[in-house]
Amino acid sequence: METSRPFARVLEQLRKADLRPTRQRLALAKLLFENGYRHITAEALHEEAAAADVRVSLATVYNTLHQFTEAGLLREIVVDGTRSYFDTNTSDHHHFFHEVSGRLEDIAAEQIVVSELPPAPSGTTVARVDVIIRVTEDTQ
Amino acid sequence: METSRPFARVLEQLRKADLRPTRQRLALAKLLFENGYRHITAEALHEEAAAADVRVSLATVYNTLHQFTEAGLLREIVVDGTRSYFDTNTSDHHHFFHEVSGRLEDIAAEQIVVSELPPAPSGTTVARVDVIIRVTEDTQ
DNA sequence: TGGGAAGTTTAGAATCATTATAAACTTCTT
DNA sequence: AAGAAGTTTATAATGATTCTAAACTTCCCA
Ligand SMILES: [Mn+2]
Ligand SMILES: [Mn+2]
Ligand SMILES: [Zn+2]
Ligand SMILES: [Zn+2]
Repeated sequence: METSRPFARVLEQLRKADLRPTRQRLALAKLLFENGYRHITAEALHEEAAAADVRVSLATVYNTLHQFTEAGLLREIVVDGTRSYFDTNTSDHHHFFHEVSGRLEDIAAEQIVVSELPPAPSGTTVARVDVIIRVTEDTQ
Repeated sequence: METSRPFARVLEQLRKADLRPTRQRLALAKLLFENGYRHITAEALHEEAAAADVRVSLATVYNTLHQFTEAGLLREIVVDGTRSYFDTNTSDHHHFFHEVSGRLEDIAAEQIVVSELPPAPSGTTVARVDVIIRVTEDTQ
């Protein structure tokens, strides 16, 4: 159902965004999009690349994540203050944030109904609505 | 309607939290709570203190903001990645985040109706629900 | 098809918000 | 008044992220 589709999409989006399909970008795209949705930090992706014998500098990981975000392939999520997460799921949805582990978990858009929203302050346009449900692991 | 109330509250909360009412804490509390609700960064509060001839180190500003947060006098808000905001309004409410200026604007709880929420993942408890509406200034 | 322009990667340095350290100072208690 | 406990502070350290500028690749077309 989602076999080699992501890759064609990546190539197309790269072309659209005027980004050359370099070895590094393609390898990172593979890691990012090959296996379902993920919420990953730059550092974690860099380590994953190393583990997969993909040689990429951390600077390139940052550059690529930001370029992919700008190209609409990723979405950046800030919940933690200490690090930025990149979400491979760019469709409309929300998140649980596990404050202890630092893990993000998707909440499908349909699962949260925000039935009333104030109008954007005049002179502004809504760029995005983020709902973050912060949860803590129960002790006991 | 809210004249010298905040101060009594601060003193009481400090006592409750076993925090001594030092010159620095009281001066910062004054700056924070004396004039309506605010969303302020550590750096900004430090500068404000300097401008008001209150001598406090930046380390103390950070310590105090965190202690006040723990004591329930403040709430920390992370939206930006580059800095943490502290909100003097600890009641249930939400925010517009002006992405260009970095300004936070309150949205009263009643103005957003989240009529459906998924259950917290098993073994976890909801600590807080944050709704952040990111807006950008219109060009034109 | 060769060569240069433009784009990309990278090691390493720089930035910058925040946190840690540990010594000097205050406050509290008796 | 005096010691214990808590607090402040200058300063150093941390750590994620960004910058720099040189080396490397990819594109494009003469
Ligand atoms: Mn970023
Ligand atoms: Mn903090
Ligand atoms: Zn997600
Ligand atoms: Zn607020």
